[in-house]
Amino acid sequence: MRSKAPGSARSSFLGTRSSHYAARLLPWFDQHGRHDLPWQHPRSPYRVWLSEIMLQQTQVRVVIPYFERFVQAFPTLPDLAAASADEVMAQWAGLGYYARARNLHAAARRCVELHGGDLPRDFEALHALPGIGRSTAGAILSQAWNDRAAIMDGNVKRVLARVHGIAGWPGLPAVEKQLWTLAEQHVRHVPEGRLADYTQAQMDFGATLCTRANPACLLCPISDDCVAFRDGLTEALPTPKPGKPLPERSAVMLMAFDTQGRVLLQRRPPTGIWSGLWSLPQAEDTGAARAWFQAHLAGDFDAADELPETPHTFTHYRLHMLPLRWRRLSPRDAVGDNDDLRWVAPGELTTLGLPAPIRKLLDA
DNA sequence: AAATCGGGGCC
DNA sequence: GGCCCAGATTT
Repeated sequence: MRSKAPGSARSSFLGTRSSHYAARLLPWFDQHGRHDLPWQHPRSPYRVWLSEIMLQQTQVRVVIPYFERFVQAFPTLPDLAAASADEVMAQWAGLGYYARARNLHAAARRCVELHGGDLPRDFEALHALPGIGRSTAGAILSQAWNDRAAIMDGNVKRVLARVHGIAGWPGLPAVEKQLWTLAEQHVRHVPEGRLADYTQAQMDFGATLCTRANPACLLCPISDDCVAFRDGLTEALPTPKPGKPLPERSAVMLMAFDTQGRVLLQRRPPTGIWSGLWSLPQAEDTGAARAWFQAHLAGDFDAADELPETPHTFTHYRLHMLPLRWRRLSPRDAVGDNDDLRWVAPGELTTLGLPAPIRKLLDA
């Protein structure tokens, strides 16, 4: 709980949180942010736009040399519009995501056509240009003109999810909507004239301090207002994408004991799961289990005890083991111990290195 | 091998 | 507006 200066105005929880977000981020940015990026000097709508497009899905370090060469080749938006598609692609070659370059070029031509050769200073008009979505439009407005507009890139999503303790995968529309609402609230509290810095501050903060792995919470200017930090959820937020459900497989495990209480084990094939280890004989289904039983054992398959189904999760699938148990069996005459099949006494099990889930089945 | 990421496209 | 994809990098 922060102390409040005597006589200071009471503010709502949200108001407190919102004003503090920008009010703490900006001093941090002044001291630790990036102030020497090529598109900041000189700062122009065209250069800001170009940098934002290049920075989509591409790191600053990679973008810088491409940006320098690109603005040298096409110093102004009309220069870009006048260039051929081949000339543009030649400058873009190596940056990847070439649809960005095609959209950039098309947007430049549309700006010449519709906006007198300039980027429009209007959210809807910007948003209507190819390659400019809601976030990029906000980034351009705030950085080029210090207009009050929010952004929402991967950094901002992560920071807001942590600061506000927003659970749920940010790819979910409902979660993203929530994050946008928070971003729009925060941006209202940014001092006039500092919107460009605020936008850059969020990106720098997410990229250098509030990183996905190992965030530097001890250096963080807002950790004492951060829900994730308070609750120890920094590593858990933002909620990762839900993994696809594991494929489900099942197998019948044959637990055959002989008259001396030894169990019949089979060596696993040299490839696949548990390769080379000793394990219970295993069949895909009851039919295959019956066939295997009749080929290798003397006795009544249908006299088996059905033990409880036991699940085991591997990295890439879940196996439901259906154990069938027989006692006092003997092998068919032709089947004795060999390299791949042997009767094993209980005391011997520890030395064999059984897979842990098989060990559990036998212990149960 | 799987997650990530802004925008576009589709309904 | 919700949902999914393309394309390339990162972990």
